Amino acid sequence: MNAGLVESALEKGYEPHEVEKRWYEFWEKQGLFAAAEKSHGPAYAIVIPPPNVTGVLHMGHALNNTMQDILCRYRRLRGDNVLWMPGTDHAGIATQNVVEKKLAAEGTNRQALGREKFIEAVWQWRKKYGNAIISQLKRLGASCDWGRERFTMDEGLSRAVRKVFVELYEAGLIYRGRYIINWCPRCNTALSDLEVEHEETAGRLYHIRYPLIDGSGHLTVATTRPETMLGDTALAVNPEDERYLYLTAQQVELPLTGRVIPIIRDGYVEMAFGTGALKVTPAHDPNDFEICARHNLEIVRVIGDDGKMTEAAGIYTGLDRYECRQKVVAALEAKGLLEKMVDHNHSIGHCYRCKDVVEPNLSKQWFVKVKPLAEAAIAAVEDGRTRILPETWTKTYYEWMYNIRDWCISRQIWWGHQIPAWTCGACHKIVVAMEAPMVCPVCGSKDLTQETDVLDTWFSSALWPFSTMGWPDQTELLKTFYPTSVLVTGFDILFFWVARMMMMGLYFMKAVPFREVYVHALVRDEYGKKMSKSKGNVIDPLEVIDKYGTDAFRFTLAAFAAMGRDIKLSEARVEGYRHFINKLWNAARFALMHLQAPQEPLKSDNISLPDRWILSRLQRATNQAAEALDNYRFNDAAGVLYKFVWHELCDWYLEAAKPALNGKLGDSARDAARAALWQVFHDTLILLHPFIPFVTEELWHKLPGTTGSIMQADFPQGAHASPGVSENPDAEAVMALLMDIITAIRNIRGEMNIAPSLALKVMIQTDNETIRARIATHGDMIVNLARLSSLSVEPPGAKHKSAATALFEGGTIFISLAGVIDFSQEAKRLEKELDKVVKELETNSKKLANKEFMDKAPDHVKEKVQAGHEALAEKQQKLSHNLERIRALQEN
RNA sequence: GGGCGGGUAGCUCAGUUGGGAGAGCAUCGGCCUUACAAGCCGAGGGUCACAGGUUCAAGCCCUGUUCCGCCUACCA
Repeated sequence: MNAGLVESALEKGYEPHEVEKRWYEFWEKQGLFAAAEKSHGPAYAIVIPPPNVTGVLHMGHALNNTMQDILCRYRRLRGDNVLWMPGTDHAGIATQNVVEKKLAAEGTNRQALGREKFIEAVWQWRKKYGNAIISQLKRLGASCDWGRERFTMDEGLSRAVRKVFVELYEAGLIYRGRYIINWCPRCNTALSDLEVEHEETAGRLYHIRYPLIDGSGHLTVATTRPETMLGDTALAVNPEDERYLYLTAQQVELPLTGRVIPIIRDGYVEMAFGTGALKVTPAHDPNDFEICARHNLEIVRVIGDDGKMTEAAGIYTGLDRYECRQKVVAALEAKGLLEKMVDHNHSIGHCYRCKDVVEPNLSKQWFVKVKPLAEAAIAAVEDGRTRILPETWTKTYYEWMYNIRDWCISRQIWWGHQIPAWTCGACHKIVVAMEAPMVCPVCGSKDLTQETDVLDTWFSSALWPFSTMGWPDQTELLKTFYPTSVLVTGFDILFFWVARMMMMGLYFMKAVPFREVYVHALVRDEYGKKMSKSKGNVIDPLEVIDKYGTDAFRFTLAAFAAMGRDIKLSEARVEGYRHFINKLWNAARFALMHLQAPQEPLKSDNISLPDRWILSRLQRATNQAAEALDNYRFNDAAGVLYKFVWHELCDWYLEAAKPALNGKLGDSARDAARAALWQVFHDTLILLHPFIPFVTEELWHKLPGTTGSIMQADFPQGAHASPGVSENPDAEAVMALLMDIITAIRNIRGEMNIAPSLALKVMIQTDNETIRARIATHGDMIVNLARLSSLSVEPPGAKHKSAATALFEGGTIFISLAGVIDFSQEAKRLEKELDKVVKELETNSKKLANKEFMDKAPDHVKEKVQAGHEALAEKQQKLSHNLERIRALQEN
C-alpha cells in the first residue's frame, strides 16, 4: 500500500448529495451546457416543454427531463453541438389564481389593486418564487443551456406573440365573434375546448311537461339541466318523428315564465333519446346554439358569467345555478309539470385548472380559424417531415387534427399577453397592430381603447421552438438549430402543445418545428393510478432524490421507460437501482486500488483471456447502448449497461482479473491487466454518463489519466473507439466454456451443501482436444473461481469413485467428494436433471420426426434443432451413466 | 359512441422481422471469500387472460369473448 492509495481511496458507500452539488456547479461554471451559435459538426437541439412558473417538479417533469438530459448528454459525447433550450411558461390562469390567493390572504384583491398594480404583483411573485422549478431541474441534473433561459412573458417572446397575432388576423385566420364557449365561473374566463375535462357523473334526467298553447295537452321533454329551461326559446322534435307529426298546436307555454315558444323541427333531435323532444336553450348549449342559428330563434341568456341567474330569469334572478335548479324543480313539481325523474349518467365538463363545473355560455371572444393550419400540420407528418414516435400516436394526432374546431384564444384574465387590438371610440372599428396606435387609422380619432382580454397561454407556447431562438429576428441560433431535432413530451399535451407548435411553426417558419416527436408515457403510482394531490398518491421526486440520490432515480426512470408504456413507480424500485449505483461505486473502489498511477496504454500482445473477453463484451454493450439510444429505447440502453456492469464486469471480469492485478502472475501480467482494467473502466463511465451523470463524473476525476469533465469525453465508438476494444468471438467462446464449467461446479457445491471454504478436487473428462487444451491453458481461472484444490483434464474412461458429476457442453466434470458425498442426495440430483433432459429431448425428437417440419422449416432452424438434439442425447447418455455409477456405489 | 394501450413468475415489468419464456424485486438454501451483506454463490417458481383460427411451428399474426386503464365525442 502506498500513501496515495489511502489518500484517494473512496468512501465505502456512495454518498450522493455533496457530489451532486459540487459537480453541477462545476459544469455550470465551466460552461459545459452552453451551445455554440454556429456549429462545425452536427447540431442537435431540443426545446424543453416549459414547465409552469407556478409548478413544482413532479414525476412527469422528472421523467420528461431525464430523457431529454440523457439524449443531450449522449449527443454531446458523440460530438454534436447541443442546444437544450430551457425556460418556463407564464401559465396565465394558474399563476393568476396563485397570486390572487396570496392577495386574498393579505386582505385585498386584484380589483382593488387594478390591472397595472396586479401585474406588477405577479412579476414580483415570479421573481421570488418563479425559479423554484428551475432549481429543481438542476437537482435532476438537467444540462440545459441556462444562459438562454426564456420565459413566455419576456419582451422578446411577447413581441413574437404580437407579430403572430397581427399576421394571423390580417390573413383572416383570427376573428372575433359571439359564440358559445366554455366558461369557468370560478376563474372567470373563457376556456378552449381542450381545457375542459369531461367526467362521467351520476345525474338525473328530468321529464318536464310543456303545455301546448291550445290546451290540447302537453309535450314532455327530458333534460339534465332544468334550470336552463328559463332560457328556452323553442322545443324541437325530429321532422320524421311520427309521434309529433300531427300536433294540433305549434307553440307551447314555457312553464314558470309564461313565455310562449315555438315547436320546431330539426334533424339533430334523436328520436330515441328521452321523449324525442328537445328543449332549445341557445345561450347555454352549443348544439342548441346551432339549432338556433338554423331556425333564427331568439336567444335568452339566463346564467351570467358569475354562475348566477341573470335578470332574464325573472324571480330566480341572482340565485346560484344549482340553487336555482332546486327551486325550478320544486316549482314544476308543485304545478304538476314534473312528470318524472330518472337516474342518468352523463359527462360534465370541468375546468382543467380549478375543477369547477364549466358553463357553456354565450360570449364574445377571439378565435383562431385552425382548419387551414391543421391541414399543413397533417401533411408534415404524412410526408415524414416530422416523425411521431411511438408511431401509434400518429393516428391520435391525425384524428384530432381532422376533427379540429376553432380555437378560442381569448381569456378574461389579466396575467398574459394582452390582445393587441384596439377599438376606436369614434368609429367603433377594430385596429390590430404590433404596437399601440396613436390614432385610429380609419377616422383619425385618438379615442382608442385596447382589448382587455389576454391570450391563451398555449398561444404563446405554440411559438416556443422559434420564439425562444429570437424570432421574429432572423438569428444565427435559428439558422443553426431550427428545425429542432426532437421534441420529448408526454401524450397529455400532444394536442395542447405539440399540434399547435406544428401549426405555428409551419405557418411562420415554413418548416416543421422538430424532426421527431418522442411521446413518452405517464408516471403512475405503484397501482397504475395517475398521481394526483387529491388522491394523495404522489411521490415527490425531490424526496426520492434526497433519499436515494439523483443518479439512482434517473437510472430507475430510464430502466422503466419502455416505449409506449406507462411507468408504475414505487420507492422500492428506486432503492433497487441505488444498489446498482453502489455496485458501480464499489467496483470503482476496487479498480482504483490498482490504478493509482497513469497507465501504460493497452497493447495488443500479452493480453489475457479475461481482458480480451471483457473488451469484447464492452464493444457489444457499447454498440447496443448506442443503438438503443438512437431509437429512444431508454430501457434497453439502461438494461444493457446494467447487465454489462453488474453481471459481466463485476461478476466475472473483476474476479477473473484479480490474480493478475494482485501481482500473483508477475509484473508484466499485472501491468497488462491494469491497462485493460483502465480502458474498460474509462469507457464504461462514459457509456453510463448520460444516465447517471454525477457518480460518473466523480469517478472520472478519480481515474488517473483523465482530463477535464467526462462531459467532454468522446463516446467510445466508431472513429473514437478505444484501443483494444473490439469484438472477439474466440475469447467469448473460451470464456463461455470456462464459465460453463465454473457454474457447473458451483451448482454442485450449492446443491450438495458443500461449504465454500472447502477446496475441491476436480477431474474433467473430454474427448475434445480443443477443449482439453483450453482447460489446460486456462485451468487457473477455474481453480480460482470455483475454489479448487486441484484440477486435472483427461480423456474419458477413468472411473472416479465418491465423486459428484456435472455436465458441460463437451464433457463431464467429476468432483471428488471422498468422505463428504451423500450418495442418495447425488442420485436424487442426477435423477432430477435427467428428468429435465428427457423431457426436452422428447419435444426435440418430435420436431425432428415431423416430416413437415423437416420439409418446411428453414435450414438454420433445422440445424439448431439437430445440434440441440445431439447435445441432449449425449447429455442423457452421460447422466444415466453417472446415475448408474452412483447407484452402484450406493449399494456397496 | 369512437379510438388506443394493456392482461407473461408472488410483485413490477422486458420479450422489434413467428423457431430457447426472461430480468429485477420477493421467496428458499449456503456464505462476514481482503471492492461491495446496498454484497457473494446456488435453487425453486409460469396452461404467456379465455376460446377458436392461420402455420411444420404462436407470448408474438388473424377472429371472437372477458377484465383493467387511458384518450376522445354536440344524445339533451
